[in-house]
Amino acid sequence: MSNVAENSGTHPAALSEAEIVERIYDAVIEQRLRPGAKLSESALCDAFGVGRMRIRRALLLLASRDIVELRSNRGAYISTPSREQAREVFEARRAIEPNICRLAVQRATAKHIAHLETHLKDERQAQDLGDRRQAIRLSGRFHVKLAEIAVNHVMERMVKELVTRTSLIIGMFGAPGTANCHEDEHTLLLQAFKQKHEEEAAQIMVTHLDHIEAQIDLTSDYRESVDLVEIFNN
Amino acid sequence: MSNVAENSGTHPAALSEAEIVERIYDAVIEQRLRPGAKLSESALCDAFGVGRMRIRRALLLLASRDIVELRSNRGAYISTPSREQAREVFEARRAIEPNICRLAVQRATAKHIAHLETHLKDERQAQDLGDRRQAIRLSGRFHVKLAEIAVNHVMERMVKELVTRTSLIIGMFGAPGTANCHEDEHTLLLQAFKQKHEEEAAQIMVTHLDHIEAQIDLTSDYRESVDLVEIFNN
DNA sequence: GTTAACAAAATTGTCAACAATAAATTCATC
DNA sequence: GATGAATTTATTGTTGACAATTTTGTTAAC
Repeated sequence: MSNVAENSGTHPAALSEAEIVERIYDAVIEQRLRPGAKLSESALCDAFGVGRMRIRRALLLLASRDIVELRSNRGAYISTPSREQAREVFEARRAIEPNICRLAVQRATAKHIAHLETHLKDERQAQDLGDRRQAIRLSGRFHVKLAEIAVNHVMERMVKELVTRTSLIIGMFGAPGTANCHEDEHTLLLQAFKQKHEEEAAQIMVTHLDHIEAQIDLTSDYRESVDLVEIFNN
Repeated sequence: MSNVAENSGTHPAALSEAEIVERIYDAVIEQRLRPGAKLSESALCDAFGVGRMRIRRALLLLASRDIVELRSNRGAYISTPSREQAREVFEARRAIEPNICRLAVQRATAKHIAHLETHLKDERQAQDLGDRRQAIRLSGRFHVKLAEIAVNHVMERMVKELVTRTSLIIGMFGAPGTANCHEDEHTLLLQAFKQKHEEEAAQIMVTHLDHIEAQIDLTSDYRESVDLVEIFNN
């Protein structure tokens, strides 16, 4: 009984659609849900133990964030981003995240710094232990945490969406073992935070994002045969 | 029979939730819907001629963008942004829109420039004619069009959301007559576009956003007494 | 053996009735 | 006459059944 208050006597404490969305976000980030995966309503109902309506609302929210694609009368599928969309996502990240860095450096207290330090330690540990899922999730969370420190909920939501979509992009175009982030660059960022160097932090972030994008630019198409039509029709 | 294809023979061509969302966005931007306004489901059903389910989905999408606030068992209300949220919105705009400017300048064709020129002419005309709604809508659309020229759908969505929320912020904290934008600054921007000066365009945008924010910072609380509880409860 | 039409199954989309919660009105009491 | 409790009304939240569409599987014809 660590995670959720399961059905252990009293009410199962039905998950809200926001929580379901969050859970699917996580699954996508950890690449347990890959591009093209079908999300059937009944399966999700069983998985989360909620009614169909709740699921449909969650899927609508995910679709409005381009994490899920809703095909009329055919169901919901995890999005399969195109190269064009990948470009757009990285452009957006380069526009937003350096600025988040600047704000975060301004507003980071000693407590925040210590928190980031712990986070990085966990990241390294997961990496060393070969716990790929945990490593991926933590490296994604790092970017979101910067937005938290910047105290900007709008941007936090945006980063969450962009980080999740990046995971899909890597799933589509990255080599199978590709990590989402180089954790040493996160370490560099933390150093800039400690010294309160706004511009340096922003610059490191740009480089960091460039590296992630380069990783997927070079290696071509590693996606599985999900969209057979698109693959064989040209 | 100017506005909607009313039930005049064949199918009324039921609006999708995306279209309903768009219509409410527009109404908010034009300040026909003001902060705190109640959006009752039955009223919306009548207004758009669709079933309750469609409306509920549209409201959920609007709530996920912080345009609407869903109070449990009490209904949907147009959001009443706080000063804190206003700060976050402007921070986000300053982070994103200058970068959109840079990309848009890079990618603007002669056609795009001509299109912006026409748009600005319409803006000025609406201003001169005293057509406030049209003026507000067009000045908001201008910012979205830059994202269109930059060819980035993610950022376009973000700007659309942020522009709409800005209208709410002005409705809350701006003096009654306050315009959303100084259209002369839009003109300045267009000049930078013509000369393909990326950095200058970006800089003008920053100044432009600063001006809009300054307008709401100085003038304090002009909001109507919608949330009586909040006003008298402390 | 292959293709086309047809039938069956499964899944999604929609609607309408019902339950639950909050607001408004009425009534009784102080 | 004013305050507080109880009832009524209205609005939202949820569930279930039904309709529409797509997909799968089968059969028949070429």
